[in-house]
Amino acid sequence: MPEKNYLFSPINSRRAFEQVSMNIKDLIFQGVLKPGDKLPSETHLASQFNVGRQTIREALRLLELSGFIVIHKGGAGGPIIADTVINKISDLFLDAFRMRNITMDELTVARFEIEKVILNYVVKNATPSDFEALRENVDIAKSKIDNDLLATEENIQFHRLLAKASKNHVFVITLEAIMALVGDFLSHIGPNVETSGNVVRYHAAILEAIEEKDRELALQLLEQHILEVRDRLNRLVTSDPNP
Amino acid sequence: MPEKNYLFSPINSRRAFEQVSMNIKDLIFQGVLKPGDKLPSETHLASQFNVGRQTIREALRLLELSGFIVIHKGGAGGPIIADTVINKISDLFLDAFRMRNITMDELTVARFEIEKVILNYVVKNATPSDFEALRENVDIAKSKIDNDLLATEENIQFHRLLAKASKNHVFVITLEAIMALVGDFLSHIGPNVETSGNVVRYHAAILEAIEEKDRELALQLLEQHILEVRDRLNRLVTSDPNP
DNA sequence: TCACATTTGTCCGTATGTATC
DNA sequence: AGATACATACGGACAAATGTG
Repeated sequence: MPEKNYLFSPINSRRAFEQVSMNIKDLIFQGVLKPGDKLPSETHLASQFNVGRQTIREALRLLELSGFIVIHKGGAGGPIIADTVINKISDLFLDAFRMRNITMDELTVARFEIEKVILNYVVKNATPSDFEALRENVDIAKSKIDNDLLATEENIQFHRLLAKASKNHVFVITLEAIMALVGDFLSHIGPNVETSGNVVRYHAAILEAIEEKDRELALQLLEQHILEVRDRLNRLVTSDPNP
Repeated sequence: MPEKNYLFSPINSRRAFEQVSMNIKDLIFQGVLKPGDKLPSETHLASQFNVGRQTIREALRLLELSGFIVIHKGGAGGPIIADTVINKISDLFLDAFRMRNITMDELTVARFEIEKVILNYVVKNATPSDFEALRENVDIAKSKIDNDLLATEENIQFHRLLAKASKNHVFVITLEAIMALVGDFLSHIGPNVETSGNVVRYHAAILEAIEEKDRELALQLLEQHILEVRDRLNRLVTSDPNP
């Protein structure tokens, strides 16, 4: 039986799941809910907000895609407060790039310029733990190459770690999206151990230059490195009949 | 015992609404679906994908929040393909600010560095039509100021036009998201005609320097301009009582 | 190892509000 | 103004996943 719970129709034209989502988001902003905290189950949330489970689910979709919660299935599962908004921004950047049909040349130019900027801030702001992470990355990549294994994942991670060491989240987000695209292109090439090892050597040299605060050398090595990657990618693109 | 495997994510754990969302997104990337196109209604989508309406609704929530579709209620309503991903990026940027993951200083630094890079490419790549658009923008802004009107929209548009004139979509998208955020912050300050006019004068000077290919002067003016805006925004943030 | 309870994932039926024709 | 088409929302039901006893 249809029941109207209130005498006056609400001024609020916003949808119910949006209100629920905003409500929970505000609790996070206010610090009432912190990363790691467990939210009630969908059925409990439904009864507490006095809405149906479908409404709760759609609200959770928004929070999940925005990076405010992660959801685990099963017995002790449920929604858990997270703090991955920045990662979701990178995901959306990637979508925007794909939507605009970015060309390989645009991507390389942008990547080159942004990494140059990042490098300057790395020289200024990098902490010992940053160097440690970069060193570990290079070491793992080296050992993989020595065992005739590809180090593609580590090689992309190297640039992410560089961005992190710049201590600027905007750079991190931007480069994360760019490197995702680069990785996407690279996965279409058959990457071989030889070029992968070449990349690792460049990374090792760049790291060394940074540690010695030799900004000019680091920039020069980065330029050579990125241009080599561009040439490889260009050979792929030129064999692609797309306009 | 529970085996936590963080290296590989299970293939079959992808949820149905995610598959539907990805499916539609791919159609957009491939150009099969273009902005303005109308998607079938929820019930039709449900039968075409052979899933329930709830699954379709959650998929639409993802696409909506990502900026790929807008949804209209009522008779001739339904989901319509859109292209507002960039706006959603700046929305998430705002969330990241509220989570205190990104500071105003980081944003200003990133904006400054990226615009400096952009300016170099503008000097190299700008076409006469770019100069025309920039000139028109400044003229409109000037006339507004002369009539004691705010030129906020034009002043933000100026930077978008600059990015466009660099002929690199990656720069365009990145700066677009950042400027949307800057505009959002500026709207919270009481913008007055005086500062707005000051901004217009800077833009006019920058444009003149670019047209005369005076890269150094343009960069110098841009730096002064952005630092002034930063100071205004900083006064907003420091007066914000949030913890 | 084997149930068992909990929770998410999904489907269906139904009702309501709303915008268009 | 009425009919139609659509999103929005509720409730019930069952399957699948997952941790616990």
